Amino acid sequence: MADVDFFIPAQVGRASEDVALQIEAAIIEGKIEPGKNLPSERELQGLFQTGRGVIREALRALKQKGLIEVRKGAKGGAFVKQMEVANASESLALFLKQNHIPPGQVIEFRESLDRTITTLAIARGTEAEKKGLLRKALKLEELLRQPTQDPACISELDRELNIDLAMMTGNPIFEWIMRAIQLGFSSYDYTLYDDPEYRTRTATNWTETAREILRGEPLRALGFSTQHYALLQKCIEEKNGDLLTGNALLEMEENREQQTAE
Amino acid sequence: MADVDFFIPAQVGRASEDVALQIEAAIIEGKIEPGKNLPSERELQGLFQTGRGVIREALRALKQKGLIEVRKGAKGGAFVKQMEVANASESLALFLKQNHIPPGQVIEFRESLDRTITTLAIARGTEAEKKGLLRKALKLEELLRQPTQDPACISELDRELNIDLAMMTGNPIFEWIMRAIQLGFSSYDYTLYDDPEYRTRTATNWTETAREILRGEPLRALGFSTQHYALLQKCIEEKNGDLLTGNALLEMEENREQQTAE
DNA sequence: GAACCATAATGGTCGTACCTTTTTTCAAAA
DNA sequence: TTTTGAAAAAAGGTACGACCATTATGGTTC
Repeated sequence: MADVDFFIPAQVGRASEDVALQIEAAIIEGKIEPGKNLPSERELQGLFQTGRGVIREALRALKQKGLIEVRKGAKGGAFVKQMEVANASESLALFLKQNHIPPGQVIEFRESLDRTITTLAIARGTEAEKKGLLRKALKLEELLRQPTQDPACISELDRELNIDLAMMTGNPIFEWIMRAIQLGFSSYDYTLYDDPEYRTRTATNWTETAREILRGEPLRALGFSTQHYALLQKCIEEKNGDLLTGNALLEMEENREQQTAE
Repeated sequence: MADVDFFIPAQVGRASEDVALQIEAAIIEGKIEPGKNLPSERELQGLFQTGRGVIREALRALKQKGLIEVRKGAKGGAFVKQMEVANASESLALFLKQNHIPPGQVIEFRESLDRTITTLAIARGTEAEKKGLLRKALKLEELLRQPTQDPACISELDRELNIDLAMMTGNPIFEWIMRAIQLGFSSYDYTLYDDPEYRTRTATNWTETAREILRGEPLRALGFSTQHYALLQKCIEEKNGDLLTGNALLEMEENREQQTAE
């Protein structure tokens, strides 16, 4: 167990938040390393001079945040977890769901992100990485030619391609964001891969993109990427036809004019 | 209070998670509308056939997720909240914080993000929003001319400008990520604002950018934005001079050649 | 009508007892 | 000596009951 001596008694009225903040700060600042565990609930109770319920509530909040993992039994306790991007994704997904964010906006974001990533990947990716990307793209096409098509496997490969590309930027932030968006978006796009046309065109687009990346042609690569997203956008619109019909577009335009006139 | 009759007693062993899941499901499915409140803790205790501590732990987790808000006193209780983007950002920010990233990479990401956001903001922001942006930028310059400069206040205004710009894209995902980045890496910025040159040039860059946005000149706006980030990059490099000296650059280049040769 | 106080509703805290799960220990059996 | 298995210990999970703090409401008094 980690030796701790930097916790101070909590104020009443919001004790559990106080406790949670102190522990969180300790974790963020690295005073407790990932893998180590906090003192037991009963010990923390003593350290914070408070009831055990307060401690438990605080730990629950931290667990929810993904900062700790709680195991029971002897040698159990609260273990500091190396945070995974999945937590952030879950939170994003929840937000997207509750606020009814249309898929089109998610796609828009993905496209913009992808353009930057592609450019950087061309500039910084090693020859080996670029070849690997092309190989994986070809494998995707290969998979699609087979009679038994497993949609889960295909979409997984698509995801991997995106991640690989993001990693080639050499900047982990792109990878994380890509992961977060994919996880958050996954609730939407399962159905997409049911469409055979979408599947095949996605694959060919990937190989074309990978080829241009290998050749070091940013503009051509971006062109294929753009095509891909345009297709994605179109498929989504067809699925829920309520979006962006001609009339809706005109209405939006009128609203804009009104706003501008103010 | 919302009438509920769809909660079933919780299983032991992980009762609080069970409870949290049931309540979360009820909220997501819209069985309880935003603004309404859940039954009181003591009533839920009865509905779920469990102890009050279990209920409280479950509510803590939901509160942490941003799904509910808890008010005390008479007519208090757990109120269903419309989830805000800020909440989702916090989660990503936490992740970014735990994985410390060199400032240069953060800046690179921010710059790429900013370019997209600026382009979209010009296309979609209303006239009023654009004027508001310019006003706020001018206010920032104004603040800097005063003798008593409050760094906290200034960096806060800078943050607001970034958020405002992100909101003008009309796509909440940009706002999500902008907030997350700012929360996650705010620690870097604080020290930057100590440098008077950086402060003033940041402000003038903002007004120039805002002006070009208002005039609808994407390329010119992006130009100022680029300048800003170049300055930022330079300041950071000066602070920790270990980055990108001439020799380091040459070394990197040699490494690249080695890798490519493999 | 305004200020004030009593009351009730509700979340927040504390303490204790007991249950369940997991690890460790240690002694009996093979 | 090794294996096995029961008991003990450590830790989280649950239940209950009491009390505190905060807030809204309604009645009382001036």
